[in-house]
Amino acid sequence: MADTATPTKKQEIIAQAYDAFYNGGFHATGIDTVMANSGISKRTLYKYFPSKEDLIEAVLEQYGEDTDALLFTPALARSDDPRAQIAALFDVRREIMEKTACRGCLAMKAGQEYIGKHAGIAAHGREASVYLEGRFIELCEKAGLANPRETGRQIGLLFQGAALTAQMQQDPSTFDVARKAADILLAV
Amino acid sequence: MADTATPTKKQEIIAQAYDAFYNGGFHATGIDTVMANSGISKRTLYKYFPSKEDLIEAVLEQYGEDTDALLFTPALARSDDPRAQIAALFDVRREIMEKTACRGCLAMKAGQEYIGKHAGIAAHGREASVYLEGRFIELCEKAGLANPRETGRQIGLLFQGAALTAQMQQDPSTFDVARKAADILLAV
DNA sequence: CCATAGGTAAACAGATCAGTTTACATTGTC
DNA sequence: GACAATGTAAACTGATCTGTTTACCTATGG
Repeated sequence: MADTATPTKKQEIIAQAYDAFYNGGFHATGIDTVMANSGISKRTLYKYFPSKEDLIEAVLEQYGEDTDALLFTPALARSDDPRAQIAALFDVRREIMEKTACRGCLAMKAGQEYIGKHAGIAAHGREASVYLEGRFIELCEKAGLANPRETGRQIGLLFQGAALTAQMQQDPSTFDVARKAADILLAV
Repeated sequence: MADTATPTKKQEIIAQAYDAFYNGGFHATGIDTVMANSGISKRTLYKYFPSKEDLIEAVLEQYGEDTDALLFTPALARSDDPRAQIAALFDVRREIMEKTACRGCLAMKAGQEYIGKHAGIAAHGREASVYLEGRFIELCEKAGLANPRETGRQIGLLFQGAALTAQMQQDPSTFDVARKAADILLAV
């Protein structure tokens, strides 16, 4: 009846694979590991996803939706002022890291692992990067900046650098440092 | 006689592994691939490096030295002014990308792949991140900035974000965007 | 000329990988 | 109760992985 009430088997598989790949990496995590203690048999998995790469792409699409739901939507809801919304993106990103541990951006991790190997997966990394910049550019436009395209890209670089560095150094305060830099760029 | 004249077999192995891991990733690249068309037998390889992880650590140490020789040394040589040196780091990084193709930071790539799996390798990623920030902080101190520690970290985030984004989007001009942002942060 | 050191080449072991197949259990429907 | 759909469980294939071992080659030095 309801069509989003109970999770589809397909969604269940994606959710399990999501965690497994996030924690273990893509190449390093086998299909067997994805299924371990998850109540999903290999036959069912391959029914929905003909190959590991297909599964990875589905996971990355889910990740994109999650990023909207967990990062952009809550951050933009915190204020109506685009400058404050930009700052909120750094804050929410920090909170996500503090809640869900060390992990960086899954799509870019995938992009790095599959660059030159699997076009579809690598494209997800590129698109995630472009999408993030686009959101910042959009906010810079709303803020009425002189050069929203450049400033938006710059803030995007800060954000991506912060996500990577925070993960490497296991230090969520990195996002605060980045937010202050974004404030300076917005003030010019 | 000379002790750096002819490359040691050990150095030869590292150089071959360096390229193989850079192009293929760590988990995805097998020992067999490292040796393919390289004139190095498996027996010799395992004589010098008892495990793949040992080899990876040696490669990362070499990568650190290369980064000094190919990035920091030439960039710092371009000027005596610390602000200009910071700008030069972005320029040289762009030139490196244009010369040697798409590749991002090997140490952080390794850190991402081995986080929670191999402490020694993961530590190289963390150290590379900290080292980079340290170099920028040092230059910010020389430039007489009010808060060199914070500004140095911020510029480090820009640099790391630019390296990742430039790789993802295959766009070397990303480093120019980052350099302009660094200029703004330095002018405050 | 021979011994030793250091190398290549390649077979091999055991684990694990992606993906297929066979067999069986469960469930809802007619 | 029969049937079809959907699932689990697990054996299996063939490739590939890390790492070991056996056998042979080649240079150098006494």
